[in-house]
Amino acid sequence: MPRSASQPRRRNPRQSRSQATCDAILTATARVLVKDGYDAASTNRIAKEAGVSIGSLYQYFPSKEGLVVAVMERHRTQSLAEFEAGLTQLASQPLPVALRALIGQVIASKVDNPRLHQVLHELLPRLREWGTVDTFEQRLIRMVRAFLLPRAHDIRPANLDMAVFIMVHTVDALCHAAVSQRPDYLEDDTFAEELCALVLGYLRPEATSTPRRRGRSEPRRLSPARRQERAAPAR
Amino acid sequence: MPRSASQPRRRNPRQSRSQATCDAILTATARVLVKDGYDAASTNRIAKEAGVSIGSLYQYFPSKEGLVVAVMERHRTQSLAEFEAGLTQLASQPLPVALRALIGQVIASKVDNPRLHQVLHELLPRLREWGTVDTFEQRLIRMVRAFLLPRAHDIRPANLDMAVFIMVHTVDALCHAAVSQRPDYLEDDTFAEELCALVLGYLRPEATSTPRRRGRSEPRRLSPARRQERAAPAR
DNA sequence: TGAGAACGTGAGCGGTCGCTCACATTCTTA
DNA sequence: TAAGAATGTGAGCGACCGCTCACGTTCTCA
Repeated sequence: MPRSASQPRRRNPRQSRSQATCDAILTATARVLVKDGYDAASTNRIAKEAGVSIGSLYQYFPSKEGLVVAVMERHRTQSLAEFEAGLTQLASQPLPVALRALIGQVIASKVDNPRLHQVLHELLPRLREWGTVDTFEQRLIRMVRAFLLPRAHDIRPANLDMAVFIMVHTVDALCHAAVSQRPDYLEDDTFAEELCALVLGYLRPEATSTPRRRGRSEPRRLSPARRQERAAPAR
Repeated sequence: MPRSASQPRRRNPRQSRSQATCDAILTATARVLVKDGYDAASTNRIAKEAGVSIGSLYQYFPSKEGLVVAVMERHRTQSLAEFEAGLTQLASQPLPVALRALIGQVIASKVDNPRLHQVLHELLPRLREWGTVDTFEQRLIRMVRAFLLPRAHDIRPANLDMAVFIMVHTVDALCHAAVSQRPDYLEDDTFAEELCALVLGYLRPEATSTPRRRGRSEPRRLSPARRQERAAPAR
């Protein structure tokens, strides 16, 4: 049984020399993961690719799992920061405009090095098995929730938490599906437009053929007072 | 290097005794996968769980990969058959009714043994790595496409293939996300309703605030004549 | 400048895993 | 009922993998 991935480092690099070693190991790991996948990526192979000895690798990373977790964290931190930047920048825009820009941004972030995104995405379930709680996804969900909260009265879904869950997973999953099965879609503006239509159509209050007036029935629409009740706990 | 998973069986069972052995191995594999995951599921362990010797296992399955592929095929064949039955039965229903029923059916299929669905779903990328083309997904996509084709003029998306890709992956991914992260959603009718709203909102022609008349702009709507042009090849 | 801390090295240990093969047992069939 | 086909057995092989540890090398700083 390999040791837990939870303690992130075995020894902190103090000199710049060792910091460079750490970086080399991390980027080499990403490179080997991209080239061979997780199973074929042995730690000896990663060390060789990084140009360091296997011993050095285990000076800074507690296990193969810990190493992969570190790569994941570096990658997700960066992605999340980019996303947050986009989100705050677009906060005052109308929803369709902001959404279109955000989806374009998400797709663009995968277009550069799609294979790494793919490998890391497919590694996520294993991270969960290793007990690494996915803080990043929680932060992402909180960010989207905060973005949507001021607009809560203009959108259809009564349960905001569920709506955010659905939106985040929809966009993420479709981007990943495109990366691994239809790379051509990533370059196709139609795909981004359709993703946008999907999410907007989900948020848009129901349109009935009778214009403006309330249609035949909107049984699932709740008053603001009841909204809180239905909402799931913050988790 | 393990041998390829493509040749499905090493030897065909001729007597009922060996057929029972095969079945025992397959169900034991599913059980061990559920209990321990793919990595910890050694072939010796599976054989022990099935109550047969490791030699017998390799009489009927060419490799660990081949064994997992067989489990996957058995499972997907059954799921696909159920889905197809629902699809043909609902073919004449109006779209919202049919869609709601289908989504309910998909969710219900995961509710029974969710962990197996989860494990197999997370194993899909590896199947692709092993060169097992996912015929089942292609068949699923063709089925949904055929279901949607007669209604193509009532729905918004111009590129039917892309729409089917988006719908199938959306529903699948959200069900899987619920299975592995929010099992409570699977029992919650609201979740099914929201999934339905998501897909219907995607297919529904755009409603603008100005009723009935064309709104400010619908630049991306194509005439039926141009539809064919934009549609992706059959793949 | 030298002592000790930080950093780097790689042979190899302990263990597991996928899989084989020589052989035993059970069934079919003429 | 006997011969041979089908089926079942499990010790163990070869390969690889994660990881350690005893030992060099380079840096820091009093």
